[in-house]
Amino acid sequence: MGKDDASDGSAVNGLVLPDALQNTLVHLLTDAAARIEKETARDLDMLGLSPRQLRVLVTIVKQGPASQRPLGELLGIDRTTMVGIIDALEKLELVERRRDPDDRRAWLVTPTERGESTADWAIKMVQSAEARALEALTEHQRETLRKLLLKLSR
Amino acid sequence: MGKDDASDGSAVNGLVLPDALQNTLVHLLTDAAARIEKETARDLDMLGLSPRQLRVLVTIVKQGPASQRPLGELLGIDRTTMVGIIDALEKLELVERRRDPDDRRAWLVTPTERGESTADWAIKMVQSAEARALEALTEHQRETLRKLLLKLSR
DNA sequence: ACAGATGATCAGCTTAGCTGATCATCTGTA
DNA sequence: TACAGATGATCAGCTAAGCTGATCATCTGT
Repeated sequence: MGKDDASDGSAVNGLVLPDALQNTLVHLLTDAAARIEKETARDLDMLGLSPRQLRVLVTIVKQGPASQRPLGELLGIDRTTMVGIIDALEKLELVERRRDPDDRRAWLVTPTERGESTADWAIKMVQSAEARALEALTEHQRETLRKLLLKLSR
Repeated sequence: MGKDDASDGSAVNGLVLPDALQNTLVHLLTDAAARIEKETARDLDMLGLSPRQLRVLVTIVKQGPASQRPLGELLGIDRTTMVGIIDALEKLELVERRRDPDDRRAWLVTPTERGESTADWAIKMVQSAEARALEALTEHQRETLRKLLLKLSR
């Protein structure tokens, strides 16, 4: 293989992504993630949810009601940003703000029934989007990929 | 193992990322990418470069001078955004705008000597940041990871 | 009982990126 | 050769996302 040559795919006007970029782990990782996100974009759009909003919804569906600040800390979302996210989820009737009986400053963000079924649906949707994005790999390779990434994240 | 239980690490206020999020490929991929980017952040900051600006610089250093629009198309950067990126690189004396002798509308964005050495330095910097971020894996596992991701990106 | 911490919210700032307009120049067609 | 339409670069101004700092209510420890 040549150094930085134009052997493959995405050439624009004779320009090609140099190996020094194309072969970085960062690039490969973000590129793969972007592919998967693209697969889920249409469905999320249909739900009227951003990936972030979905993450919040799934978390309270799976972990139970929580107040906004710990939720934000867990998911890396600023406290002030969280306000708008919960507003949006509430408007879609996926969650409700209930007063925390033990702390009257706090809200317990609680999933509605619709919120629960939406979360379950979305989880399956994401899984099948991932499966589509990973078609190039065998089942065994997918497992390997997952294991390696999991090992990294500890 | 329990369903979505609090067996491991990053618990915040009793809350844990549910498996349904933590085990998605998207999450693992973006998380790994974020780790690496964090490793490079300080150095990039010292250079006064954003990841994006560095990508532009590396591309013209490795691929030779190019005009802004094709460069943008290659890297997924809007034509109007590219103006500011080149402005910034020019101010740092890493690139120069030279008139394209064959098309007097266009600039040939050309690396300076400092631009070339900066790009080379940055490439090594990114590689060592990646190495650090991948310490948890053996050399063989890193190669496997890279191969799997490369296969995905075709 | 009170000082200081904490949860939620809001106004307003910053930033990244984009749309649409403008000007210069190029290219294909007649 | 002339001219219509395409293309490169740039700018002003818009939008959306996220954050800072302030405010208010409430909690907690002493």
